[in-house]
Amino acid sequence: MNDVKGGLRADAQANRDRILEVARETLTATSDASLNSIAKAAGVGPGTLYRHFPTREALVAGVYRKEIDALVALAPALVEAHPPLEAFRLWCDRLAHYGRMKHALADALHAAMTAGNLQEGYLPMVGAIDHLLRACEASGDFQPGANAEDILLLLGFLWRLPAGEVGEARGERLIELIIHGLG
Amino acid sequence: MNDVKGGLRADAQANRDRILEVARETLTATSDASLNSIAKAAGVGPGTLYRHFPTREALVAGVYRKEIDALVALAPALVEAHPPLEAFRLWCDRLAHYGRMKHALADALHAAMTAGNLQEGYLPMVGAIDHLLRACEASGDFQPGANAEDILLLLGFLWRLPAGEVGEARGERLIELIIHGLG
DNA sequence: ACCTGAACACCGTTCAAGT
DNA sequence: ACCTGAACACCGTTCAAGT
Repeated sequence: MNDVKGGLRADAQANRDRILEVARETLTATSDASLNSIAKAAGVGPGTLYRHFPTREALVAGVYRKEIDALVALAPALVEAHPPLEAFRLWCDRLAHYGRMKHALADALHAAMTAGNLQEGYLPMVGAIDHLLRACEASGDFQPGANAEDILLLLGFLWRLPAGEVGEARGERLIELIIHGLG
Repeated sequence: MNDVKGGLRADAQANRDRILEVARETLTATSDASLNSIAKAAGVGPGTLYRHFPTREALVAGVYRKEIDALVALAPALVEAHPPLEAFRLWCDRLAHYGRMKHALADALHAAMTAGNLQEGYLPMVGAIDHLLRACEASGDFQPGANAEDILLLLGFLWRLPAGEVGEARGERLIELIIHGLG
């Protein structure tokens, strides 16, 4: 659905790209900007935006696609380059920091979780966490049996941190608490 | 602001009560019901609802007022009646279960937290948790230094549990994990 | 095959006019 | 002192008409 190389006509593809670009800028500034205003800013009719992204979630997911992919790909890389527990910590830090539309992403992920349908971006995310968890279990840092979906749910607090203090002491304190709980 | 015994005229008080009653029913069924529809269902003009509850948050807080108060009052009672760790567990369970408008309440609490202003209901909530934490520290179940605001933030996952499984194994698993992390 | 943009029903919010 | 309800600007969404 987010195929960049899909069979889209050239103009459609251009519109899609422009919409995503404008959406990123706009939603970063004001995470509850209206879809119509994004369409107008992108120079397309509302119907066009709606065709490409039938729902607000779909638009947010589209914007985040690359960052989510990067985050997912990062997990195995970290495990190879660092001791498992260190890898887990680093991944959590990255999760906490990337982007400023965190709230919108959190909602999208939550919707994907509660909807029960395995929406794009969610399953790989769980997979990434699972990868880290198993590494930490193998090294003996975590007790076996932890569920990746559970941990993603728990890590959701990262997006509810007051705006100013992302990555500050508070987030790290709570990540440490979760790690301690897993040990 | 939520004074029931305040200087409200009789008709105003009656309107207020009816609005809260209708809001509870409506929001329990559909947590994103429009304010106008609530006003209409309560038989008042939109302006009247707006006067009593200038914001959606205010309305949600109004509905939850009593339950929040009960939750806050429960903390010391539990500490007196049970061993501290048990009290903490029971309070978390209660937090997870009460009401079905959890999502709306979560948003209101979150708004209160991020706004930084000590909105009604939030501070007492933190106080209740603090009471439990200190008891658990005194008994040696928890290590000292845990921050009540942090723990409320972490417990926020309870409201993002998929609809069906409140109070199910998953919630308890994660509460246990937090407890273990605090130990 | 894709886009435009008017149109629809609705939203939150305000405010003159009533009692 | 409080309420009503019309009004405003806007929202998400649809769909005929265009190219």
